[in-house]
Amino acid sequence: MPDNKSLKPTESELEILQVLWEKGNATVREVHENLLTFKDVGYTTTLKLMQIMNEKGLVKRNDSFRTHIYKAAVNKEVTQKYMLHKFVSNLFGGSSSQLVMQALGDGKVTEQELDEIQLMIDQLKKKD
Amino acid sequence: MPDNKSLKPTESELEILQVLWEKGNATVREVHENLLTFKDVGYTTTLKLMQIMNEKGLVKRNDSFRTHIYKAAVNKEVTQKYMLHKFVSNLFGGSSSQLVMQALGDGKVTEQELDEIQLMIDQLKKKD
DNA sequence: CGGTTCATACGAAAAAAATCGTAAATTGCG
DNA sequence: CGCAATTTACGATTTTTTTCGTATGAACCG
Repeated sequence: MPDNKSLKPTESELEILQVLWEKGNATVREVHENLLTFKDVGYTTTLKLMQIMNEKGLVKRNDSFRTHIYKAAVNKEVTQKYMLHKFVSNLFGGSSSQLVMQALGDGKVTEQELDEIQLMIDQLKKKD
Repeated sequence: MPDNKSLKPTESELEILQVLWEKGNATVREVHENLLTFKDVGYTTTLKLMQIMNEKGLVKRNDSFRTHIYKAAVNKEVTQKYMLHKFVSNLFGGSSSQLVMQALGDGKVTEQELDEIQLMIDQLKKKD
């Protein structure tokens, strides 16, 4: 039971979490540079956001050094699962398979990925 | 090209859209009763929301009668696809297959649904 | 008719999220 | 040292979203 109860990152917070999940550790500037690649936002905005996230417990920071080092305090898979659940009930009336069908129909899934998915399906079927 | 350009329903708006997608047509009261089954909110709140959605073009209404009749003005699948795309990039770094794997892992998918999904995968594979 | 109920309109407030300016502190450097 | 650059803290503002109170009028009922 590594994780928490009442997380609910906002959209901006999720963007930051994604960077942290990828990098592991990062400074505000690193995160900010990353955000800049796809959105337009000021440095202090990112800073403030990360400070708030720290208060909320979404991230942890090491402030031994002048330049603080941040990392995610919430588990990636757990968060994804949680958000996914909300998303599915919000948009697909709770039907995960509907969502899966939609997602697959996107045409953005490679052959190899399809194989992986199929593998997973096989395993799930065995379980019954 | 039946659908629009810049839709972006909020969370509350999505809840309403879901009801409308399901019912086809509905009055404010009907929608509101439905919302009441899972959240606590005042009638005029729902009304106002639906009025705003009407202005935004998310719903259409027939006000020939005293009690207006609403229906969704945005296509369900199109909206789902749009939101899904945002969701995937926001939470799964753009990888649909990652999302699919997560969703399948939920254990909430029935055997029959798994079959349908597999069928879809087979078809997708043929296409290449 | 007169009163009660039910509907919409409308404005405004409250709550939540996002943005940014400015100040103060530290560091690095010429 | 003294200046420029970088960083955090903090408060305030702006924007977006949600919520609801009140007014107004139609419909219904006895």
